[in-house]
Amino acid sequence: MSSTLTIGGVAGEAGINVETIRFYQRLGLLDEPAKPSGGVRRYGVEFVARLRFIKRAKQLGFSLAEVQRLLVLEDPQSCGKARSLAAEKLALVENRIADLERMRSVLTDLVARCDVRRGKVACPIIATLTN
Amino acid sequence: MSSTLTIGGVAGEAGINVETIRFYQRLGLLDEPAKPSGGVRRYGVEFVARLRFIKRAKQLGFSLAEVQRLLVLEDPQSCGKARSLAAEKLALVENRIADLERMRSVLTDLVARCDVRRGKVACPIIATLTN
DNA sequence: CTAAACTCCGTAGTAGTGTACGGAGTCAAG
DNA sequence: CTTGACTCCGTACACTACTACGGAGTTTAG
Repeated sequence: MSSTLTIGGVAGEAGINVETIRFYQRLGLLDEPAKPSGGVRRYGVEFVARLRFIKRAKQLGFSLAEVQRLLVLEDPQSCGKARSLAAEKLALVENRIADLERMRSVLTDLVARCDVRRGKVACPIIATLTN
Repeated sequence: MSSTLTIGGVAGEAGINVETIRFYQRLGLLDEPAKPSGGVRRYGVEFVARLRFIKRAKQLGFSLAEVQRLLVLEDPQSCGKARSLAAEKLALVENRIADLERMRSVLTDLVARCDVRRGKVACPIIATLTN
């Protein structure tokens, strides 16, 4: 792995703030390459990939703590462990989908009723939230 | 409106922490009844209703800032605004569901492939994440 | 009337997720 | 070899949504 990028390069590639990368390093989500004494750390492309992974996972609503657990899957000795973590995350994702679908149905309903109420009583959204 | 409840009574009725009510009051989400000099504030049942409103809105994914905007819309003329807030939130929820469904399919696939690989190469989950 | 429980109010702390700042060192182009 | 951009590192600040604490005043059950 040719480690050629500086932290700024990595940040640019991944579309993530330099400070955020340092923050993730402090959290232990990312490791820091050794620093050549009196020099600047260099990063390889796999680092960028990892950042993109974190970014995607976050967009899906995983907390940084959950992302950290996902990243443990990279440990090459533990396929079984990886499998069960993946399964666990899958269950989590499915729960989240179910939650969001409930929310969706309530919101859809609210909006629809709002569209039909014409000339009647108070706003059904407000009414629903109030009752 | 018979204002008979103390803050603790309201909290109990609504299932919300007293400190949280004070917090909401500081945010301006709820108003504080006048304090009879040298006495204790009293709250009416409409206060409980309002707290329930906040609670539901939060369950639908509205932030406190958004809830505040919703609360201003008690005026029946502003149903349109409430509708568009709800519609906006709905769109957000739907995007999120789509994202999670993509994630679900990836995870399902990973777990399935992990179950079949037996005796072959490296763990497919690790391989996929490291790509 | 007393003692426990509760209210009031300000302040402070927590967890999560970053972002900003400042001084010193380092790199890369001209 | 200078200059400007970037890195390093620690610390501080920001924002959301609470939660806790402490001391003084108030209410209420017995």
